[in-house]
Amino acid sequence: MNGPGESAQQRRPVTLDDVARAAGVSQPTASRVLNGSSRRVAPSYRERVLSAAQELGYTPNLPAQAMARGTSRTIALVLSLISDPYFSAMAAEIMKQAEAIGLHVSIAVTERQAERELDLIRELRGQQPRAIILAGTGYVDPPSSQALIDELQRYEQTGGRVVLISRSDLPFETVDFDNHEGARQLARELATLGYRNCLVLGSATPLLSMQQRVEGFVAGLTESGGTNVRVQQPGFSWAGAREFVLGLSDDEAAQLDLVFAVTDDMALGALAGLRERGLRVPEDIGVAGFDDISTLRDVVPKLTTVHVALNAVAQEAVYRATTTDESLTRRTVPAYPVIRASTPPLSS
Amino acid sequence: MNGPGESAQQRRPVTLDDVARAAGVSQPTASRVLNGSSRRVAPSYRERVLSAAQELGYTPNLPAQAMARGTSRTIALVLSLISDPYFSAMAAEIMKQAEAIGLHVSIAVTERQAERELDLIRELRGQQPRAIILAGTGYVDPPSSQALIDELQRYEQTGGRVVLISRSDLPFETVDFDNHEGARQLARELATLGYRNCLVLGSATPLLSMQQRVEGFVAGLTESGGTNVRVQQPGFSWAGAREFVLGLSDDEAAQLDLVFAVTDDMALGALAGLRERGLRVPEDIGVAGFDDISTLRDVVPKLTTVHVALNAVAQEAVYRATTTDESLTRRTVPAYPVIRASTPPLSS
DNA sequence: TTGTAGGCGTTATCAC
DNA sequence: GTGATAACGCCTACAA
Repeated sequence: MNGPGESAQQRRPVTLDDVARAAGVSQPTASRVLNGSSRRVAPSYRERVLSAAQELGYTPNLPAQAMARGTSRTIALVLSLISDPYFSAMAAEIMKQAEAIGLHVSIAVTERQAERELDLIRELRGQQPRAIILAGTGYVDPPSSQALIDELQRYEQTGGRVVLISRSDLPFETVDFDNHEGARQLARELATLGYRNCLVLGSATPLLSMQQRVEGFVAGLTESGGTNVRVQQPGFSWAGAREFVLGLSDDEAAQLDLVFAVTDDMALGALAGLRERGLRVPEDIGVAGFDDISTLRDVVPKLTTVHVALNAVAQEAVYRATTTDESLTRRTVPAYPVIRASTPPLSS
Repeated sequence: MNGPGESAQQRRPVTLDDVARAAGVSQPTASRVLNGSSRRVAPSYRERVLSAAQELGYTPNLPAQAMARGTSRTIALVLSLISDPYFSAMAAEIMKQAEAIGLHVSIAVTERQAERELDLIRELRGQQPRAIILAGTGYVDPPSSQALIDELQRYEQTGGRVVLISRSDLPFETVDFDNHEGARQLARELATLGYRNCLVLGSATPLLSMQQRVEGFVAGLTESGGTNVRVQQPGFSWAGAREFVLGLSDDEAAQLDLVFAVTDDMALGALAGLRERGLRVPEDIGVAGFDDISTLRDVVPKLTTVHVALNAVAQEAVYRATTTDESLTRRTVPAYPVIRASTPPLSS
């Protein structure tokens, strides 16, 4: 299988030089037809270069190109967790958008450790990406984030773009969805349906966007007339929500007619916990979340939530990552409630 | 905010040269202390270089390093779909493993278009990654895949590693899970529980691993004594499975006591379809899948499936992607059935 | 339109 | 131990 074919035992990748030599032209000429912009090369040369490249299986060495050009065709994406359906959906959309304009995506994951973020970004900066997109981290208290800001600003000063998604804690280009308004509208609709005694599950991790959701929900409920709202901050996860719900006293649980969690993930955890303690959803208690992740389609009852147009967010983010229009600095994508079976109208 | 600070309006990234100059040493010396391997540099110099790098915020230019060294610290990962929970879990594990040994991961997605695979790989090759990992594509008929093989072999000849996950259609290093055996064991356990009349939902897309699951399941059922098995090939998706189930006649549906789908995703689609036509799961009919994706935890009833140790697969894959031990060429990670509430013992 | 020369940031080779 | 010097593959002037 590895016999001494015509070019079998080759060791070195095919370079532009090889192509040029094979085509009998100079390196810049080959470069112009294969990778160049203004393609004014004689058709005969052009032809020869093309077929030589084809023959040899030439692929441009991207690192070399990046170095020579001073800029790469890579976008660096920083996520907190890729296995989370919310973030994987986000990543998918961003990759789709990036690919549509010929950009690669390099992904790095913080695993929800805020302190890793800085190291990660420094590493990524070394890749000389065209832009760095930070999605879905972002803490409420901006203490040690000064180092992060410095790092990102340094990156921007060298011509890189920084785009934040769903975190308004740093002074950079930001694409947000309207956490506050989405949660507020949800609360109003739920109030209309008759929900009065609500448990709001926020996040023990002080994330800004989650705080906005809590505030929006409480605001919406308050506007809709007097209600009992109790805000709690369990661990920011499925397990955290579940455990919190399991820890409620029977009295407390009995008085509730709704649990709103700041993410669908947590809402599902709450749902699981409620069921474990014998409560039926939605007959005994309603549940609502936020994000409208796709895996909700398999959950019974269908979960009421707030839908976010992730594709619009991704498109905006990539657009901002690749354009240099200084006029835009922030864009908020709408989020709107979707009432489903987990919160039917309350008859009582 | 952008005042004329000490180094505010800088335009060019900090290079090794800058660090060397600031430290008063030569470029090679700076290189040795910051990135080099054999670190025999005088402590005093070492100190100065380190603090200069710190001061200036130096980060090595990875493309430049890659070019100089002839090899990068990147692994390229090709997936068919990142938003799928199965693949995002896989990606997460691979990234974790890669990161543990200081490697970056660059992800590309075929969006399930087989023909894109070749272009994608050629592009990726240009990034000069240390290895290319292909996960979860792989068709049964290997017709046009010759071009793919050529491309990958060319890449290997230049020192790159190629690792396949869950596809045995190409002559490269492969990490597989035991699709056949996992499905076979599942079938045997279900037969023991009393299931006799089974609908098997394979994949209209001719994927090798899915075919193996079908064959394994049928084999297990056959071994367990005479049963009625009907194999069908709906579209390879949640929607495909759902639609197929909805298309069954009432007679056909009534005769079944089990639906096995080759992926959890499809099993959930079937579950949705069964419910839409008024069947209760598991009272009227059992459902089983394959993969044990994490989102199953929120599905009621809990789904019987075949568990795959993704972390073991990922670890193997990354190991093979970074080692050059020629002796190993294939490894099969076990897969084992997990019986849950969706397939209770049949009393009848 | 085409070729020559120089440079991108880093590492490797080799004298000192 | 340390510092010149020559690569790595490509691109962008510039000159022909």
